[in-house]
Amino acid sequence: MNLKQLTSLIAVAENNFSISHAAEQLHMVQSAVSQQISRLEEEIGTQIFIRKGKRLSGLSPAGEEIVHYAYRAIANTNSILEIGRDQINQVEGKLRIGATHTQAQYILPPVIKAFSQEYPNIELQIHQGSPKQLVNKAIHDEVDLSICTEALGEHPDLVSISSYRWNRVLIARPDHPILNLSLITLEQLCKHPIVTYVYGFTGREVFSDAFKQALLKPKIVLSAADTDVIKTYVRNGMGIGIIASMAYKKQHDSDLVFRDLSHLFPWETTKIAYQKDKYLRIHQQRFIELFQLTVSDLKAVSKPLGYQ
Amino acid sequence: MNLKQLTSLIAVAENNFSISHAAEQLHMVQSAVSQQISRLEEEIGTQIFIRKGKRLSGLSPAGEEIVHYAYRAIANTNSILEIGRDQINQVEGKLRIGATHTQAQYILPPVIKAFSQEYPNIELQIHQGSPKQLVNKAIHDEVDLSICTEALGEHPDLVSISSYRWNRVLIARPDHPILNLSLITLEQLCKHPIVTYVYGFTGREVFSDAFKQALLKPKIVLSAADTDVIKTYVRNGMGIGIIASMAYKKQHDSDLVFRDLSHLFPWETTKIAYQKDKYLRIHQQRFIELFQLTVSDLKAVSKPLGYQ
DNA sequence: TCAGCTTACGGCTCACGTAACAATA
DNA sequence: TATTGTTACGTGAGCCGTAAGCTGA
Repeated sequence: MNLKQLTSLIAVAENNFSISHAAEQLHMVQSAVSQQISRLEEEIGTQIFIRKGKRLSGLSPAGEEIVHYAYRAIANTNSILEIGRDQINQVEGKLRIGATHTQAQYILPPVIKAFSQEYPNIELQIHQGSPKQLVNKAIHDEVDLSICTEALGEHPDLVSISSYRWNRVLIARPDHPILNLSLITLEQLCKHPIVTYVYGFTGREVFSDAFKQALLKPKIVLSAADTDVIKTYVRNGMGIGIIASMAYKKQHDSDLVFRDLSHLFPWETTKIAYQKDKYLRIHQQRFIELFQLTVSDLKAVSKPLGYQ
Repeated sequence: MNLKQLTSLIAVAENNFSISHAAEQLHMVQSAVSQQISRLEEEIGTQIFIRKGKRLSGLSPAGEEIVHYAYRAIANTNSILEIGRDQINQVEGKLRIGATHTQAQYILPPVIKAFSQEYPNIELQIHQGSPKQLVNKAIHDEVDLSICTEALGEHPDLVSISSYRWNRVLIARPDHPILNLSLITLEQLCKHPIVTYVYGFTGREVFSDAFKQALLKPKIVLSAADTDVIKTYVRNGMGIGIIASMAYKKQHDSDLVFRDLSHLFPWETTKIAYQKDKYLRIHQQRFIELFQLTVSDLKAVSKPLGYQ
């Protein structure tokens, strides 16, 4: 067995079981990839792929497991190369961050600024996606770090670090009647049309569960992955908005009034995660440090946590 | 980079940094291994080994980390091969168990018997060692599974499964005065010479801590790694013995009297552990099952636990 | 008939082994 | 001087690419 066989295997698995596409991605010809797969299957003594005629159509049960170990083997060899790069050159390289829109827009800017001042020659990439996509990106080494609230921390192939806690705030136009209440309750919230996040993003599951447990049904008139979209529709009078506390920015959102809702919903924890077999280069470790330092300044609306 | 370079690296690291010995182990000539290392260091761009003149004398700091990832990469590729073997042949193979003397002598026999009836063609090996050695054997894939009470469960590169709980019993010659007591206390134990386990084995640390916390100092006249040695010296009248409960066997130890001491010491948990990146073949998984089933029959003296 | 995988074959790279050399205890 | 590691070089295995063959949609 050798590493090229494993990278070929992964490429084919990632390209819908198309050897041609995998070959293209690897800058090789079809036949070479085909041979790698054949040799690998011959050595292992089992079919990794399910074939319909000559065409590949999926992974066999054993193949699924094999791909898993192949990913990890490759991750480990990549780690070795990264160690080398860390020794030679401590200031060049790249940093690929996976983040949801909320993180990228409301949390990352000061971190990124501090980081790029410290490492001006490091190429920074922000990859956006849903929490589930971010987990996959981290596992498949499409990003170095993923930052979000959901889905991380559960996957066995990721190391996750708790970063900061947050809860929700209500935003509304200044003339909205709900702002006259001295105490906002879940029942009160149900009386108004609500704009908030879609399922899968920024604590939506926990949000909806809180109503369900109280046997209430909120009127969600619109949901979006993106806090900015929510704000826009609140401004347009579609209803009240319920967003993550860190997404309300006084200087830009002064036309909207906010109210803390942390007495109504469980606290959420945002985490940073990376692949278990991954060696983090010095600047990547430093980014995590800077992130933790920066979010610890958000005390007003959230509590920072230490490493798990 | 390729896998042969990594196996060469590991072989050199495991052979006291001797390229010649590593080459011998790998059935290659010195120069070939030397070249592998050179090429690897060239690609990584760093010295992995510390050299005194031409001779290798140790690992550089980066080298230490590299070796760690190399082990894991190799473990993952081995796992892939094992998956293949599982597919082809479900009844042949081998099973290498690491265990302390106590486990091998008092717990394993019925498990081994059941296992070898089920898989008569599987070669069974029992590797004995201290808990620390067993951890290393598991990490370096010298055994498939390690079974003991100490040291497992802490190491980040091992998966550990809790198996059964046990405590200690006192053994003494029938004429020993301590047997006249209705309740044995730590103070009473301190009045007599004691024979028990050495540090590092079978709960000795926890045993000694119990006395220390009570500000007592037991008279340990002899300590051994091996319950049989302890019994021999108790029989010879050197003192009372304090051993693990599962090591007292009525049929063979009828010349000694035992007393339960579980009111005096914390309970211990024996665990099974294996390397994280290791794929366990079907028969190896089955061995764990058989082990768990067998120890759950030890209820009289211990409580079985589920998977962690 | 086309898209996609496999097989056959030639060329080239690269790794192993032999052997000479260098250096350390 | 014996042991151990490096360097030089020839040979052979193995991998890539070209090209032809095969197979199902």
